[in-house]
Amino acid sequence: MARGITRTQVIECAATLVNTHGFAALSLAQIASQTGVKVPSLYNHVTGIDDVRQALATRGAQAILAVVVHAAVGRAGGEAIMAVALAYRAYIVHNPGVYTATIQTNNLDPAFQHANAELLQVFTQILAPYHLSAQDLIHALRGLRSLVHGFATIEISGGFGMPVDLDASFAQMMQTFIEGISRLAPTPTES
Amino acid sequence: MARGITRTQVIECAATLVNTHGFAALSLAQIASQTGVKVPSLYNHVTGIDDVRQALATRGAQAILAVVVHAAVGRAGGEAIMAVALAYRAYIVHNPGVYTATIQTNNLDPAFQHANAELLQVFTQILAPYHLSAQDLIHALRGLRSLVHGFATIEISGGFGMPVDLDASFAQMMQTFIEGISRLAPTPTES
DNA sequence: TTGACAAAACTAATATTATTAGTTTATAGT
DNA sequence: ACTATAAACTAATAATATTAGTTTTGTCAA
Repeated sequence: MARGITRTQVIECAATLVNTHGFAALSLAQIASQTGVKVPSLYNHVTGIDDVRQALATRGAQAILAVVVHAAVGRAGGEAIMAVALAYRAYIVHNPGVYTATIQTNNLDPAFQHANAELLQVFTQILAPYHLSAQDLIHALRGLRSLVHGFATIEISGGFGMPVDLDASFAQMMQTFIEGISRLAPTPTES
Repeated sequence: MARGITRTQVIECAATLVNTHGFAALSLAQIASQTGVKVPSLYNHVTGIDDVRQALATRGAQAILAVVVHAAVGRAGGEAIMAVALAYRAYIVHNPGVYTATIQTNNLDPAFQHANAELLQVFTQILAPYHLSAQDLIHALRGLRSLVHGFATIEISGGFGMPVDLDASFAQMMQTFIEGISRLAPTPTES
């Protein structure tokens, strides 16, 4: 086997590029330049630029799942929700390009679908102690995702004027959400 | 003056294209084909594809301002917040491509900046009756934007599994937010 | 050690897109 | 009817993704 770059290197290079220069600016020319190879050589490792984008999405979904699971272990109730939201947001802010890749549609990669399904599982488990009705559980899951996704995407797009107090804004928003579902819960479990 | 297409036609055509085929798929070739003109002729009306994208963004920001203002007139308190959020979300869902254009950064068009500043003004006025502290007002403004933006962008990306009950989920999420800021308010004004 | 196989690099070529330059056409106003 | 001009056109260039075909190079077996 001839020596050369690997698929993992290509995707890792792409991840660095999208996080620094933006998802839209990604090109095979950039990747080739960074990996010290000519553009067509990349086709030995990926099937095209869409393959790179999908790989980034899968990588992002798996990474988010990992940080969210890590934040969730050993915590429960509102503390768990807050910890998970903070971890989720932190990942997005530190990996804006990769996260952007994860929210592009048309990704049929089973690994991507699986990571997202697992993430939903984790959220569901965290909300379990609130014993919400089936309807309210769906509402709460959607609200939680909307909150974190919305805040973080506006944040990484520079949509909030001053970056001051972003942490406080996020914390207060999440606290309001947590109190909201606590009020919905017939039995807001205390361990 | 020679007969031909107008800048407004070009932008309107682009708006239709991005709303039907997605923002990323926009190209001058598509616009030229739809307007019955050759690609270079478009440069008589726009300075390039980035100009088209910025014009779409400005158009979107102005349209959102219009529907939000329309939803806000004659309403106050929680009712106003809910009406504005519903109108905002409805615009995004019905104009996904144009809305995507509005959330791309690097738009220095004064008209775009102005529309966004006015939108912030409207939100601020709607929250005025709650007499929030300066800090809490900023938090609430950010939370409100995050909520609507987050929910709607996940919605248009197909991120919510089933489209069933989306209206109910959105309404409940907004209701939780409204109750949250009401609790923050020292004097939740009743007219 | 050597030689064959295979993987991965390369060059060359094509199609698509955005853009610029230069030319022609056609209309509006005199 | 003439002219000035806006807006169309053709032609050409640069950048991108992609494919085809060729060469290089490391690995492994004889």
